[in-house]
Amino acid sequence: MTQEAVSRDTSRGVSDAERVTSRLRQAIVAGEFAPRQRLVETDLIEMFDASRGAVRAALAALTVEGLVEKVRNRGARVRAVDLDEALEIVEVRAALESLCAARAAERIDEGGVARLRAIGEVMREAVNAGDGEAYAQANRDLHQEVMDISGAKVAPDVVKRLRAQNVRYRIRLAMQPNRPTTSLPEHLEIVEAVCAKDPERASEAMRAHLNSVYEATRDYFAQRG
Amino acid sequence: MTQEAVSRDTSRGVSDAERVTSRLRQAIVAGEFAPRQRLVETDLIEMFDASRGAVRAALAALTVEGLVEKVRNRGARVRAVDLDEALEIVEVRAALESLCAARAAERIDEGGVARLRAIGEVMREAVNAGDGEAYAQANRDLHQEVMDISGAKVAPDVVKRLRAQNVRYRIRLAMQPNRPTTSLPEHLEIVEAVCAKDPERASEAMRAHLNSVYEATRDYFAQRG
DNA sequence: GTATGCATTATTGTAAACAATGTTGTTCAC
DNA sequence: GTGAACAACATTGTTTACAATAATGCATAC
Repeated sequence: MTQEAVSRDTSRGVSDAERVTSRLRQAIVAGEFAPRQRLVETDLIEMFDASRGAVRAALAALTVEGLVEKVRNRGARVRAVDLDEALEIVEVRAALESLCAARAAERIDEGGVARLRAIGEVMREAVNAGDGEAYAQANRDLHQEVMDISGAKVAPDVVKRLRAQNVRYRIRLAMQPNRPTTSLPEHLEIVEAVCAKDPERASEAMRAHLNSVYEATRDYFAQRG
Repeated sequence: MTQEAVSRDTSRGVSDAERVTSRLRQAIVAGEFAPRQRLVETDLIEMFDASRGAVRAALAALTVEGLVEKVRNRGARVRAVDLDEALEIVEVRAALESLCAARAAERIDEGGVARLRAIGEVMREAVNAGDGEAYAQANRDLHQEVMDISGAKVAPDVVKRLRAQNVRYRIRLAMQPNRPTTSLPEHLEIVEAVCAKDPERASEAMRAHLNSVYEATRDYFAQRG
């Protein structure tokens, strides 16, 4: 095991537990495990070639993060987020990301302006080309870049954790063919407002965008679940 | 161990790991462990009469919660929150609790009005009697009750975790002798705004109160650390 | 007197065995 | 044929022992 470990990706200075936590988190967020799917320790041991201790530590960590739920003596499973909670998450994101957008508008420098405008350009092109995957990636980049520029730590951390929790709703929403018709102008307004160094406008643009996400999520999933 | 466990407080249906997590969290928040104090597993095993596995699970959970930090092969210690982060936490609380206050104003019923007004009364009396401890408790009760009435889950969870992280700043701030002169009217306005079922006013009252907490925290700790 | 290398110790990381619990399937009585 | 008791199995919870790592103190060379 020790020799084998040396040959593994990130075994340098990273414990097995952290490695398993990271990979399991990624697998859940990527949708490789369905909601409510059981996470049997033995299976995970084989899957990640790790010890039981590492697997248990990972499950404990992801339970605190809200990605996994455990029932005593019955094991762990992928936590299913229902529509009500998904909508609450969007509300919280609206409150926190609008705050970060305002801070970003106050602090942005030339490099930040260039990066944001570049993301905006990628979005335009992705929509023109009908490339949903590229648009989704640029969407992630935009939200992340705004939070990076804000210089904050606490709010982005919270947002990151919450985004992981309802990744499923976001993905399925983003797959809607004409969703960009609504969201592209909102995204571009966020870019312009932050680059204009107008905190009030930036905050409002971000809030408006996430309100739109809220409504689209609610309307789309109301029946279908 | 098994026989002994039966005689323990909450051993019914609660794993050792959960018990240790809960008690260690409480001890840290209560200030029984100083910031940056080392948390040696052996010591915690004796202190809580638990297995090493339980102690390790507890440390892992509290690390994710942000109360503990771990360094590989060097152990765990109580995480120290610096002033910048404490102020960020107050900002995030302002964003989330004002949201909850608005929701509470929309949803409150007669029972909620009675409970909020009762807390307001306790606050008035505590200030009159100069009872700082009673006032601090009522403060906690008020913020909690507003979040309970809001019916939300996500935002209150986040706030709870963040409040635990900078308990030290809150406590020392609350000990300021004439702090209630500023905060009591703010608290009473929150009560009245929520009871008046005015979401906009409630949101603004909560935001104003936490802005005041922000400024008081910044000014008081700016030099002293 | 200081610095460097080595041995010792303290502490955490990992693995494996054991115990307790819940689940499932089967048998037997009615 | 149905329901209850029971037994076999699967899975997690707990404990113990062992390995790896970093900190500490000491001896020795310069």
